[in-house]
Amino acid sequence: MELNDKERMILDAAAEVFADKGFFKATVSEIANEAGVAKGTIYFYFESKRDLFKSLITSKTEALHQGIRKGQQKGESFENQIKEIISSKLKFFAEEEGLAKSIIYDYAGMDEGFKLELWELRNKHTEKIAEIFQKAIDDGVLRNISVDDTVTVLLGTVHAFGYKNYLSPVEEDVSIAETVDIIYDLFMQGVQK
Amino acid sequence: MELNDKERMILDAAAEVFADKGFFKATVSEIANEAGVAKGTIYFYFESKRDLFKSLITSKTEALHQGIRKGQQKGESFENQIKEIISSKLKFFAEEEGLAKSIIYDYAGMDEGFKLELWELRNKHTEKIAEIFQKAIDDGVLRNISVDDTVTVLLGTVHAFGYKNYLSPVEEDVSIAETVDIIYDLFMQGVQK
Amino acid sequence: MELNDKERMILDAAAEVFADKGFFKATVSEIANEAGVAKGTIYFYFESKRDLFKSLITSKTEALHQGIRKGQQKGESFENQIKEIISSKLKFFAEEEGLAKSIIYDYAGMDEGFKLELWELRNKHTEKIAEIFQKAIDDGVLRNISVDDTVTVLLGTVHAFGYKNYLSPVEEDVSIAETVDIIYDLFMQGVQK
Amino acid sequence: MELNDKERMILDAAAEVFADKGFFKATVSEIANEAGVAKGTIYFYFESKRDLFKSLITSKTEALHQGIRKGQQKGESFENQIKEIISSKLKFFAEEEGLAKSIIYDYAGMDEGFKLELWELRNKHTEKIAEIFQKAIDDGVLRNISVDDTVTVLLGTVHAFGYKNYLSPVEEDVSIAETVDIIYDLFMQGVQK
DNA sequence: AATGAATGAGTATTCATTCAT
DNA sequence: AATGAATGAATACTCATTCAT
Repeated sequence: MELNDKERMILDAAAEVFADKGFFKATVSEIANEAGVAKGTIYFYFESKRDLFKSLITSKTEALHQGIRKGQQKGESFENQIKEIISSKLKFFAEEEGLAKSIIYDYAGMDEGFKLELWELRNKHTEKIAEIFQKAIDDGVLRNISVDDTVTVLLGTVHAFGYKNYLSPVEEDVSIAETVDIIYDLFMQGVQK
Repeated sequence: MELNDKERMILDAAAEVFADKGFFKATVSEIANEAGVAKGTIYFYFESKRDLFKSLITSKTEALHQGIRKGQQKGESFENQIKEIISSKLKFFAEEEGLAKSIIYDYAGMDEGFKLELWELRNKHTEKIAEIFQKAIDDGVLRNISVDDTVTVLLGTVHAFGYKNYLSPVEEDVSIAETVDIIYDLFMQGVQK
Repeated sequence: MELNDKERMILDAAAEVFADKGFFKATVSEIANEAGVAKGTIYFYFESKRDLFKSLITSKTEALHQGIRKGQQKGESFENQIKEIISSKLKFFAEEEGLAKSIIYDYAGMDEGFKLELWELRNKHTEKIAEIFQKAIDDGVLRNISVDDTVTVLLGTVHAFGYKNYLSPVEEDVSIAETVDIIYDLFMQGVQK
Repeated sequence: MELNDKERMILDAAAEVFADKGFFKATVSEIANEAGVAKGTIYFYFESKRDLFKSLITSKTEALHQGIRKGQQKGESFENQIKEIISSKLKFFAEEEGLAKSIIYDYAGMDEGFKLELWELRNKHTEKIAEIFQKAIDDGVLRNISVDDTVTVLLGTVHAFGYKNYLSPVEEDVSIAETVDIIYDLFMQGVQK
């Protein structure tokens, strides 16, 4: 997955345009313009508009997941690891707002094969998170719940906060650190007295 | 919001086609075909493809929210009320799979005005849920957490399970009742020992 | 050519809409709206949109020509007769500006048969004018020129002034009486010293 | 206003089709066919059907006006200059019959901005003609009439003859040279004995 | 006589993709 | 490697006209 300069320029331009317009309303012409190359050049490096979008999503998603995995390998405390995960994902929402939208919303237009690829990409890091949980259960930090469901709860919650704070049509502007603490608390303690 | 027969037929057809193809890949011709009317008839009842989509989403979302509100007015126990909410939303995911996708994914292509409408529609029922939580806090059933954040956690969690079980590219086929219990437990207790 | 009330209402509405939009951009719906009748009603009285336009033009053109013929039968002086003709036509331009435009410009869209009808209508009154000229030649008032060409010059000149003063994209607002005198003078004397 | 080959081909095809059908009944497809290019190619060179029409009219009108201006710069006699002007315009009617119709009739459908452009184009050469008249007045060749009105009379007369001889639904086939003499005589002498 | 819901042929325009240079 | 002119399939939308009521 080595990218040369031209590819990088095109991908950066694509990120901007897709983020702004979404997959279907973005045009290859505009991406080419933005990248400062001719339309044909895009087709030299990418098979199609869809392929370009895929490459973009894959690269961004990988970056996101990489960020998430960071905390996991450092032998940090459970709390720090989970907070790092929450934080990475919220940051992604906050920093790449438009692109996050584009990934979320235009996903529908993609073919099954690509969806599966993304699903597997997602699985790879949910499994990592699951491992963290499993270890916490074994260590007696967490009660004996399904690690799989636990991952779902955590990511769902983070997603909901990310959406609410950074993607909703109404601005909310809440600090990430604050949100991390709120999520962590609710996630750990539940809501019951 | 009285709908006559023709409008109902068109809206049903639209639900099917939008669910299958998403907003951008659905064509007005196909919807007309599916509805058994001429293309022009669609434009007699709806201003545009977008207007048709909006009407569809609005009607479906209202139905969903109505379902959610049901449990709230019956003076049921807190547990039953929450479980009813979780259940309604999961049912919507399960039963209207394609449409749920379409609503989620094509949302991006909509104009700000429409997004705001939907957002307000959403707020109306999150407020209802918030009231349930507030009462539970007052009754000493829940600890003293932000009701707003609590709604976010609950809906995020339900969404994540709904997505994972009913919208993901990999079939999971988990029963709704079971999922409701899992969500309720994790939501209430958290994951900590 | 007896017109009942409904036909009159429709024709009046058509005059307004065609004047405003021109034949091609006017819609039958708008005419029906303007007339306060249902679309179908128009088709009860007129065969088609084109037929409606034809009827309108015919009626307006007849009115115009009638006005022109007036002066001719009164045994008035040559000067008064000619000035009456010039005046009638200028008045039509001034008073029915939009309609005059519509008649002039949308003429192209009409079929040959209708054009011939209009041409003959036009001929009927050019012949009347020609008779006036012929008499003036016989009386020694005009020099011995082709009456046919003379009609062409007169109508062309009037048309040019009418267009310039009342239909051009730039407002000119010159009084009709004044214009009549200018035209009559130039027409009679020519420009040579 | 440099036109490359493709643009020239498209414009020629457009001239033919617009002349034949008029603006509203002409289709872009037919123009593309006639030009031997794909529909998309037209949109590569022209923004829209309307833009194509504008470009066509502008180019043809400029050609017409150029012809008219010819005689003016040669230091010819007054008579020759005027006859050249009459002749150019009649030739345009005779040679570009359909296009002249299209310009005249579809003018109504154009937007105000474009009408003004054409009006100014027209003014540019009426001013030239006015100068010729002014000089003739100063030289004592013409009597002291309004040069502006004189231009109107001349162009109106030429237009009426052009229309009658070359655009009317009835063929007249009169030679241009002959018509020029008739117009010049009537224009100069008037009709009065 | 009058209505207005229903029709569907007709058309401008867009844009991903190709390919000769 | 890079260009950008050329392509043409694809599609939303309009509106004159019909006809059952």
